[in-house]
Amino acid sequence: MRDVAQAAGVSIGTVDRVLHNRGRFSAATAERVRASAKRLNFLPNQAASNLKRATTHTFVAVLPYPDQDGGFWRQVVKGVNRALQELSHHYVRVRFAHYDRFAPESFASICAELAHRSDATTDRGIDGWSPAGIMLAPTLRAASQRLVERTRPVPVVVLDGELPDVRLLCSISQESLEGGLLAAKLLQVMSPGGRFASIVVGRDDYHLLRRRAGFEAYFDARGCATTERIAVDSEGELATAIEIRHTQKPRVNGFFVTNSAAHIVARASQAYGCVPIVGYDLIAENIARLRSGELSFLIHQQPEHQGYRAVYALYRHVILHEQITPQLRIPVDLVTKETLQFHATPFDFRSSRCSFGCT
Amino acid sequence: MRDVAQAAGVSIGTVDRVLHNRGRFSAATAERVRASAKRLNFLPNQAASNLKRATTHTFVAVLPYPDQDGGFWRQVVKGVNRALQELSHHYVRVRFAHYDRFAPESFASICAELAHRSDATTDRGIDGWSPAGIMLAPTLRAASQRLVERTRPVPVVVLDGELPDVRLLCSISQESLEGGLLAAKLLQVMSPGGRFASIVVGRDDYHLLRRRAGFEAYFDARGCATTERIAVDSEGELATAIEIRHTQKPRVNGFFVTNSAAHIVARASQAYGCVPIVGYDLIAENIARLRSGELSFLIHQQPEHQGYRAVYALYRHVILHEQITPQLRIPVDLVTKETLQFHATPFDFRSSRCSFGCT
DNA sequence: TACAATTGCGTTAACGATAACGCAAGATGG
DNA sequence: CCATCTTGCGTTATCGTTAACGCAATTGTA
Repeated sequence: MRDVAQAAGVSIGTVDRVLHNRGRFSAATAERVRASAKRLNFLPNQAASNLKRATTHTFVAVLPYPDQDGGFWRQVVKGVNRALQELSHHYVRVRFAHYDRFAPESFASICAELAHRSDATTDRGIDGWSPAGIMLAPTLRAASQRLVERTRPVPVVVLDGELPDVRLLCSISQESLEGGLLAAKLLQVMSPGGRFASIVVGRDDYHLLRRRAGFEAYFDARGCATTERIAVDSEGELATAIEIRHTQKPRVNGFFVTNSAAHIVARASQAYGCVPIVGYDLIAENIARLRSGELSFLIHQQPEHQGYRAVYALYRHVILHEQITPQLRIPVDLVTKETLQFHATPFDFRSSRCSFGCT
Repeated sequence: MRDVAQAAGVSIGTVDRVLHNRGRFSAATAERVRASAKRLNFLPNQAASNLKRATTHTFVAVLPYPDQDGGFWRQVVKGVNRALQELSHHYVRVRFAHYDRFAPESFASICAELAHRSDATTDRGIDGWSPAGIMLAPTLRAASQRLVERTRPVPVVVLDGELPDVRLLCSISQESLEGGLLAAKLLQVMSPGGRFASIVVGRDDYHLLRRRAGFEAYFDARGCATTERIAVDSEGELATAIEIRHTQKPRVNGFFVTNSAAHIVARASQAYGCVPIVGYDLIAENIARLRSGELSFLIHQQPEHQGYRAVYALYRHVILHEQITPQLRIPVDLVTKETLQFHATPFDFRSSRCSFGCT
C-alpha cells in the first residue's frame, strides 16, 4: 500500500480512501491511485485488514428445524458449526433462524425480521446486528425468492436447492439432473425394460422437479417412455399412492423418490415383494431400509459438507472479498447397503474403520 | 495475550516466550503463564501472527509428471494451484517435484534432495529453503515410506493412495474398499450371477489391492465366489491378459479395473461384444470409451479436489496450527455416459450448463 | 466581507503477535 | 574479587491496513 501511495504521489490514507470509496478525494487522485494499484498488482493483505477491522460479521442460517426431514438439517448445522470452529479467529458469527417447513408463517416471520435488520435505514440499538450474509434452504420457493429480494444487497447462499430468477452469491447443491439421470440408469440396469415411477412430494420444488426431469430425460433419450409420475402434496398421502401402483396393471418395476421419503415408499411396497427403489438422503429411516435391503441405492447429498461450504462461501465473499463461483456442485455420493459403513451418520459415528484384509 | 500476561503477572514478551518455548524464562513463570493462558482460554490470533511473522512456508508436491496416468496428475496440480491462489496472502508457496512413475531413480533423487533439505543440521545458503510440508503421491510405496521417515518431522499429506505403517499428517483419498464394493454391486446388478474379474496393475499398490479386497468382499458376503483375479505388471501386458479371458471358458461377464486402465480393457474387449466394465478416473481415454458406451461406470476420484485439500491440510497444520483429521474421505463420485456433462474435464470445460426443461 | 461548511489530503494510533534488544541480577571462571 | 557469561524478564519496533483526526484550501451562505 505504501508503494502504491508513493507511485501515485499521495499518502496511504488517500490510497485507503480511494480503494474503499470512502470519499474525501478528488477524481484525479482516484484515477492515479487506481492506476498504480493495478500496475503494481496490489492485493490488500487480508490478515492485516482483518486484524485492524476486527468487526464481527453475523451470518444468518435460515433452515428448517434440525429434526425435520429426518435430521437432514441437523447435519447441515453440524457442518456450519465445524466451519465456525475453524474460523474462530476470523470475526465470523452465525445466528440460526429455524423455521417449520410446514408452517409458512414461521418462515415469514424470519423474513420480516431479516428484511428489517438488513434495511440500512432502520436504526439498530446497542449491539443490534444486521446480517452480513444469509444461508438459505429454499424449501419454500416463492417466499425464499421474496426474502432474497427484500434483503438485497445482502449476499445469499442457497443450500440444497436451487432458486432461479434471483441473484445469489452462490448455490450449493447437487446437480438435480445428474441425480435423476443416475437413478434412471440404476433402475434401468436393475430391471431392464421395466416400468418406473418418479415420485415428487410437493408442487413447486424446483429441485425435485429437476430431478424428475433428469430421470425422464434418461429414458426419453432412449426413446422408451416407460415412466410415470406420482405427485402428492405431502408425505402422508404417499403410502396410498404407492399401493395403488402395486395393484394396478401394468405394475411398476421400480421407484425413484426425489426426496428423502424413500423409506415410506419402501414400507408401502413391503407387502408386494421386492422392487428396486432409489432415493435420497442418509436419514435414519432410509438407512434402516437400506440395511434391510428394501432400498437399493441412496444418493447422499453430504449435508454436513454443504453447511460447511456455505459458511466458507460467505466468509470468502464478505470478509476476504474473493470471487465466488456461483455454483458449487456437490458430487453425487451413491450409497449402498455395503458402503454405508464408510459414511458417518448422525447416529453411529464410526470411530474405527472397517478392516477387510489385504492380500 | 495482554490479559494472559496481566493475569500471570508478567509481560507479553514473557508470555510469548513461554508459549513458544523459546527459552529465557523460569519454570515457575512458565507454569503461571500456561495456567492463565488455559484459564482465559487464550487462542493466538492467527491473522496477527501471520502478519508479523511473514515468513513464507514452502510445501513440496511430490507427484508423477502431470501427463502421466492420462493427465490425472495435471488435475491434482490444478487443485493445488487453485488453493494457492486463495492463499496468496498467507505466506505459502508450493514447489512441484515431479517424477517419472516408471523410473524409480527419478523419485529417489527427489527423495535425496528432500531428505537433505529437511535435515536441520545442513546449512542452507542464501534463499535456501527447507520443506515445511510435503504432498506425496505414494505410487512407489516402499520408497514413499522411506521418504516420510527420512524427512521426519516434516508433515506429509498423502494424496490418492494410502501409506500404512508411517506417521502422516493426513491421507486424502477415497475409501478403496468402498469403490470395490460399489463396483461389485454395479456389476452384479448389470449381469446377475455373472462371473467377474478384478484387474490390478502392479504388484504392491496398497490402494489397488484394497479396491480388489472390497470387490471380493462383496461377493464373499453373498457366499458366491464368482470372481477371478487378473494381475499384470504393467498396462502393456493388459490387452493380452484380457483377450485370454474372452476366449477361455467360462467367459467373464464383467471387469472391475482398479486403476485408470479401463480404456485398455474396453479396447481389448471390443471384438468380443459388449461387456460391463467399471473403472476409475475421468481421463481422456476413459471419457471417450464412456461416451461410446464401452465403459459402464467410472469412479471419479476428484483429483482436483484432492490437490486443493492437500494444500489446505498443510496450511492449516503448519501455519494455523490446527488439528487435522488424519483421514479425508473423498466421496465416491460415480459417473456415467449421461452424467459426464456435469463434470468439468481437463478438455471440455463446459461453460454453459445443460438445460433440460422443467415441467 | 465574514464565517461556516465542505473537500482533499496527510498523519497517526491502533489491531495482536513476534522477536530483537536491553538490562539487571545471579552464576561462573581465572 | 573482578570480568564475563547466563538467566529471567520487560520494552519496543514492526508487520499492512483501517479509520479517526487535523489542517489547509476551497466553496457556500448570510
